[in-house]
Amino acid sequence: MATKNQASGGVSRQVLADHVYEALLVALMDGRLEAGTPVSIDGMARELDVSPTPVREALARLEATGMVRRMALRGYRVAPLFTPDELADLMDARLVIEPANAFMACKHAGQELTGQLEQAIEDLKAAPRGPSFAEFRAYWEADERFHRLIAESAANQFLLSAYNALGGQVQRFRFFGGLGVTDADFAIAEHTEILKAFEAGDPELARQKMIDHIEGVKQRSQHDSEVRS
Amino acid sequence: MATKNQASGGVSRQVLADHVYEALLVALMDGRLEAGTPVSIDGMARELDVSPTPVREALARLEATGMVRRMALRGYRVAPLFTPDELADLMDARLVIEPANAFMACKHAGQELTGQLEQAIEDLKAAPRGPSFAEFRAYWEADERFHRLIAESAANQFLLSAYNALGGQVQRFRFFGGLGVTDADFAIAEHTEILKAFEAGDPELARQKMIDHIEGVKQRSQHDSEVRS
DNA sequence: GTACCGTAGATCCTATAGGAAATGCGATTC
DNA sequence: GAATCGCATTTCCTATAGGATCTACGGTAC
Repeated sequence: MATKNQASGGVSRQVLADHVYEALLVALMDGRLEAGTPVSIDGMARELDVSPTPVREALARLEATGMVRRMALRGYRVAPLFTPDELADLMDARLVIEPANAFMACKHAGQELTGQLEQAIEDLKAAPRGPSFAEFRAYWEADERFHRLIAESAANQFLLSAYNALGGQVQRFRFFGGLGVTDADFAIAEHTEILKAFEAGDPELARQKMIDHIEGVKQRSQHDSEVRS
Repeated sequence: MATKNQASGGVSRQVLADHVYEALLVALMDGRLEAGTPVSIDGMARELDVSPTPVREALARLEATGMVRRMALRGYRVAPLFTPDELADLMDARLVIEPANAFMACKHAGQELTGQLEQAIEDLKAAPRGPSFAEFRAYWEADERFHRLIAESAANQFLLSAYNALGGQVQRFRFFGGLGVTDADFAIAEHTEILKAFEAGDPELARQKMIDHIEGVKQRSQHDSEVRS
């Protein structure tokens, strides 16, 4: 496996646990680690050519994201995929948090933010839409960036933590990874509406447009769930 | 199968990292570990008479709660106390999440839940109100239980995760730990209002009463902040 | 044929040891 | 008197080894 020692700064010494964490995350996102698969500490250590200790630390951190689950004395397993009901619950939770984020972010919004949001939308338009993980990843990254920019611009560390706690954002990636992009045109249009509200400096409108967007995602994801099953 | 050496009853082998985690949590809550204090892995291992490995794992988990912070290659430190502004942000975040929890929980509410909520209020009334940690802890426990019951009864794992992400609930304990209980009478009255809404089966009212409660907590906490400073 | 038991393998958990980096302190030099 | 260099100590990070536990498989008895 190609070594990524080129991290800037010339810091020769890096924390191995961080590399392991990244490697596991990529493996989870790429679907190499399927839902329910046990993640052996020793086995992963052999595979990544490190000792079990950093693997243990990386898994302890991953557990907080919900990507893996730990059973005492029985090791770790990849968390199961979402059921359609859980997906609906995730959208309900997003409906609680993200409109509030949009409202607050809009109050602090400036040129810089709207520019970055616009860039995220452009990237969304440019992203390929095929079903392969590599293709989907670019799309997902632009989508995630749009929402994260808003969450961060709300300037409230606790709301940001709450947003991050919806680790399902990543799970969602896994869910649709094999399905491809099905709602790109809708998402682009809805994101644009949100951006307009930001440019107009209308927090209440931004909140409403975010609600509209997530409601749309919810409905479309439920439809996709039926297709999948 | 006579042998049930697996879970609860078995004293045989508990995971050491869990004990370390608990010990650190108690030390943080009791104020033995003050804000900003570095938490040495080796030192803590010596103090608890274990090897550094389980300490490392416990700290990795604690980091996700926000109680400690990790700086790569420089170890862990106890997270700083909240400033009044941060406390206000925490209350704003609670205002986003907890009213929604109350609304949803009320829709599923039954005899069992209202009984447990009532018990939590009774415990709140009975709790001592002195400034010592031991006294305050009982009060805090009953208060936290009330809110957590509602969060869990919302029956949405993502909203529960978001609630948990406001680890500030614990930080809040630390903040007021040295100050004692100043708003017990208000809190009891407001909790009772919420309970009434649950008993009436009125989700919208429950939402509103939760808003009122947290708004009250926010105002009173800001007043306390001024006293402290 | 079914159920129970013992052994073997794999895995997890903990402890100890060693290498590397950062911090603190003191001596030297300008 | 102030800044810089060098050394020693502390601390963190990783690797390896050993003890304990759980699972799987095969054999035996009913």
